[in-house]
Amino acid sequence: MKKKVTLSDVAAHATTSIKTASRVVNGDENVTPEVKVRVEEAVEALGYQVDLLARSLRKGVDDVLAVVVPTIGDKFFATAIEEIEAVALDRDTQIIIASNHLDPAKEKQVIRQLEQRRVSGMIIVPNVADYSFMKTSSTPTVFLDRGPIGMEADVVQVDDEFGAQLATEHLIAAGHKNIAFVSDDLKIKTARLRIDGYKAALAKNQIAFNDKNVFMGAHSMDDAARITTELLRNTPEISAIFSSRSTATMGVLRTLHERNRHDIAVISFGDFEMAQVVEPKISVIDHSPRELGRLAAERIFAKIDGGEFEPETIMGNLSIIRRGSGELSPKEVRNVSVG
Amino acid sequence: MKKKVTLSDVAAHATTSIKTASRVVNGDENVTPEVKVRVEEAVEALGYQVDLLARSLRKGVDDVLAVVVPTIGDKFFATAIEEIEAVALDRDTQIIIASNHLDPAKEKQVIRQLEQRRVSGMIIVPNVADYSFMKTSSTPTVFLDRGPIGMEADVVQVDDEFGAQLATEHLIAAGHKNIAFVSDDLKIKTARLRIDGYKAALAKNQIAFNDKNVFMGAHSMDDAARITTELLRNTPEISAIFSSRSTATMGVLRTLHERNRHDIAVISFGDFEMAQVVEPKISVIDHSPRELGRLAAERIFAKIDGGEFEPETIMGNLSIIRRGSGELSPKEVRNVSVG
DNA sequence: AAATCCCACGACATCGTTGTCACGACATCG
DNA sequence: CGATGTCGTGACAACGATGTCGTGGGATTT
Repeated sequence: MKKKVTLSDVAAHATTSIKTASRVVNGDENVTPEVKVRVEEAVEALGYQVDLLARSLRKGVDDVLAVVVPTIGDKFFATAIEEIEAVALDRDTQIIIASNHLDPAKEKQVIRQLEQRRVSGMIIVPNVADYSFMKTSSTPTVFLDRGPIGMEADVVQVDDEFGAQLATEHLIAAGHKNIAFVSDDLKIKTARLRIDGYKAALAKNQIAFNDKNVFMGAHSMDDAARITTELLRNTPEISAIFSSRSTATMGVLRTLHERNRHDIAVISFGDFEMAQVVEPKISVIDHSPRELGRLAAERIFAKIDGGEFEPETIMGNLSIIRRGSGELSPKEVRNVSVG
Repeated sequence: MKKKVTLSDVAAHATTSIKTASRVVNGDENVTPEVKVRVEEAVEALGYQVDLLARSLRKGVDDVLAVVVPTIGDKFFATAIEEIEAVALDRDTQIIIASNHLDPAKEKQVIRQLEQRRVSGMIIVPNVADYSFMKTSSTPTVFLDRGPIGMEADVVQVDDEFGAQLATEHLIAAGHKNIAFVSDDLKIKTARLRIDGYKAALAKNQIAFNDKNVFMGAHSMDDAARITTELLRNTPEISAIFSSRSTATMGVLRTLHERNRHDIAVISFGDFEMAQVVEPKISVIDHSPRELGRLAAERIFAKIDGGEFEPETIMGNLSIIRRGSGELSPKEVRNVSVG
């Protein structure tokens, strides 16, 4: 275990002062070339590396961006993070990623800890927690995918309600009337907005909303698969499923596939990698995690660089990708599968 | 922008010394209950939060675990990270995730920066870089999924060569002789070991290795899809594909599906979520990212806690999940698809 | 009752860096 | 030629926390 090399060592080796060594290391121009060379040689000889902790303490902030997500195993968040990291890379800023473990208490604790670390900014995908405790926070923050409960803030998201309406209408247009809504948890804002869109589409088409067609709890692919099994058993009149999250969609498809229920139309809020490979191909509401990640990253860096903004909601693009699902009427679908 | 509340403020508010305030905050028992209460009230009243930067500077290490991966978009790594984080959570340790962006220069820089941050440990999925520069590092490190080039170190991985041999023999047993090998980059150790296993299986079955059956460059799903297109065009005699990474497998399947080439058998090194949903179902060599992540996390924390170990290679479990792919002989498969 | 010990507490130094300021040397200006 | 400005440099304090060590008073020991 070698001892730590400090600026003081470098200064001694270069027979100059700590401060001057610091100047050289930080590229200060006001240093005699000769001295500069001596310091650089010393740095090289001793293998000096700046201590980022000390620097950050002195500076008052740590040059690091924190990203808090429910789980990085979800491809959507993982991709958003990739994009955030790409933006951060251009500024040589590292990223701390923390997950809130779907636990409001943990979530609060995690965010507190990041503040204590004096991260220069945070991008947060809020879970169910009440965020009013962050009102007094002095750390620049941008929320991603959905807004926080309990405070005004910058949010980068898509128009969930509109997207959900689009999806539902796509199924209705194909003649479906008994459409299941599958999602994770109505405590999560995104889920609430999407069910609102679903209801709006039904209402617009004079279809009565039926509580029995709503299936919550699809947090993971496995959850969704289980829920779909129940759905098939308990609500046989359903002819189409609107899955409001891509992770859930994969579970839905697994069950439908296992049971050979290719007569059920599916549309997904959120694209996923294998969407083009499964049969029947399914249509999706596409919202790019890359775009959202980029927008959030740009916003947060603008704030870090001192921009003062009013809290604002930034909407990402959203479109429907028609791949065929639900474009047959329920009857036709049934015929196809029976024939 | 509120001013930062420090221990000094707390001490003043509680009319005691900074040091005593520190004791209370850190749960030191040797404090009069009365004083303790006063300090706790002050903490509450002022909303004091420890400054982790200052603490870490003083302590000499930052209580944070760093994880370096090629990309978190890859489900395999994302899942491993999830598990690492779960272990870290039990110790209230946060994790920093950095990706090396598939760039050896960046990778070195990223690792340097993490050292400068005095992270308490690192778990690294090495890319192609030469790691000899880390020999002198004093940060505890464990490598994941594959070992580094240029130094001895702790590695948590699976027996890639054996797994690849298993996969290839599975296809051979079904009668395939012209088996393509699809992977990312032979500079990456995992890829080398897997092609070795592939060759070993061929040799064992007196099948000549053919360079033309090796297809590299499948870094992403899109890459793999493109490569598969070329493969179908240029090497029509191939009847089966061994995809050595699950990300690549998804691309392979996309192309096969688009072209309706259900006559080609596929086996994948690495399971993936939709494996049970695609038709025909494909068999996989399963190695659990969770298991590897857990083993690596446990190892790194043992080292952080002061354990001195000889560099060791820890092998995770590996098994073949037969889902049907390649279990028909090439001729039978052809019949099925034609009929 | 004297000697010893323990304990609560605080002053101070320290971690490694950078901001502030002052100082001396030399250049520039009127 | 004296006054002012610029520049390289270094001493020192500060960021906010904790480790070390000393102090004084009460409890314990003999």
